[in-house]
Amino acid sequence: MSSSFTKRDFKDAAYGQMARLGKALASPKRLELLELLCQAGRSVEALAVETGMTLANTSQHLQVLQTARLVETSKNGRYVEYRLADTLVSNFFRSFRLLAENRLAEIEQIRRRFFNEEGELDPIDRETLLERLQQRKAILIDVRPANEYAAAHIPGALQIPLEQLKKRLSELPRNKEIVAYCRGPFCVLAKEAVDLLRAHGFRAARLEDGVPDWFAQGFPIATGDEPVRKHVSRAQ
Amino acid sequence: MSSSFTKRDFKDAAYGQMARLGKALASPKRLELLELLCQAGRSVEALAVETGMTLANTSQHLQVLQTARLVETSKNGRYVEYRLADTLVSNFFRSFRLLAENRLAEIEQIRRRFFNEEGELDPIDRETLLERLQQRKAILIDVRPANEYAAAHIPGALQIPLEQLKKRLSELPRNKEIVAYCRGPFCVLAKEAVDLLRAHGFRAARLEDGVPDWFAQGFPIATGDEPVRKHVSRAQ
DNA sequence: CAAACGATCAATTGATTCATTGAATGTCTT
DNA sequence: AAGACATTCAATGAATCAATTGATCGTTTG
Repeated sequence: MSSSFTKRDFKDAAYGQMARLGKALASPKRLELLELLCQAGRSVEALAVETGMTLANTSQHLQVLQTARLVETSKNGRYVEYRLADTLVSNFFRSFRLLAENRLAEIEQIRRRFFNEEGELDPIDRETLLERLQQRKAILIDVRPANEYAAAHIPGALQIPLEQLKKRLSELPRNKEIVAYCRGPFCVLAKEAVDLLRAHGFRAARLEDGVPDWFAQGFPIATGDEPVRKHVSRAQ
Repeated sequence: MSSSFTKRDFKDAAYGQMARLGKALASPKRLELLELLCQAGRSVEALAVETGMTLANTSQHLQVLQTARLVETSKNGRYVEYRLADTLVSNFFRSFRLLAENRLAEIEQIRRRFFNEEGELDPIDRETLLERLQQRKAILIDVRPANEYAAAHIPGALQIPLEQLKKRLSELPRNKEIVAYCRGPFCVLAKEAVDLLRAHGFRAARLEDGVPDWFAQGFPIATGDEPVRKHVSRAQ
């Protein structure tokens, strides 16, 4: 009765372990880090820049995620690359986000506030996109940084990181709708791309899916640096 | 530039909302409460007794879950019944548990420590169970409290709450294997049932699935108070 | 109406977590 | 070997969280 492993001990221990994961998910910044790592692994500094945190703070948050076994590291020279510990984590993170979107109406409000502020229309849905792509009425561009495209992208998507978009507008057809996607519904790259494209007279729309969403819906994904040439935009 | 809703504001707000859910999942006791509510709604007092917490503490944890919109309440007389806000929450909780089991090896150790301590063998798996049930070599009993059985149970399962098991041993056949299930892998009711049955000379095994697991695998579930009579055990 | 009871609230304690700072570690370059 | 650089560590104070206690609210029942 004294030192035995009781029912209560067992439950406390089991749920205590589960709570380790919960604690890792209890900070906005850690969630932002996780979402970035769902796109591609990267260095602490890159993550710090993306999230607007100091290096030390980023490092500590990453260590919390690592302690919860959600991410793992490898050392490349003097860089430490953090990446997801398992693709299971990416799937889980997606269902976590979906639960949040479903249960917390505030998220929809926040999104509306940001995306509709400047006249951004509703995003295009998967089915409409596929249809228009097949009819060659639209082309799809991936506006994330190059390394994320290399890690995984939607097959057939043209790679134009947002930072290059302005210079490469001539590569895009004016007689088609340009659909931009980025990391997912909380990422602003596609919105900025659409704003830029519209400002230059293109018809443009945003796809809310990120690569993990696309993949989770059963669609294929591609990897590697698909070399981008002029004719690729025609091949779309 | 001063009072506008920037990219950073948007991300902080969006991930901040997601973190509300994470925070709700960051406490062992709240996870235990959630798991109980995945079985059936119930009063604050019932939850306090099950989790071994004081009433006030239980109430506060439940309010945290409610603030995160994971559970909701209704008032019945002087009782307040808490229940899951959506079946989505149950599905999510299951994938959360699966992620924890998959990523945290400590959980498997804890489980082994508790279940193997007294010579408990490995649990029986779904497929084997279905096979034996069909061959009439086994019967399945649900050893959870009656209200949880009423809320949802595996079709064909005989309802024998653990507390009644000892008195109702005569209802069980000695020429078949008795398979007991309860709330899931972190629940100890089935283990205790199996221990009791074996102590009385029955062949008994534990099914690790709970009703939510069973349902998530695509199997049907039944509800209501299936009246249990002697002949039901033959009909199994 | 008064007593009993379920649940919540308010206030307190101690423990944990957060972001920041500056120092320390380890690795690459020259 | 020296310097530059990416990352981590350690220490600090502010903020948040967890559990307890006793009071309070609302409903039911005698």
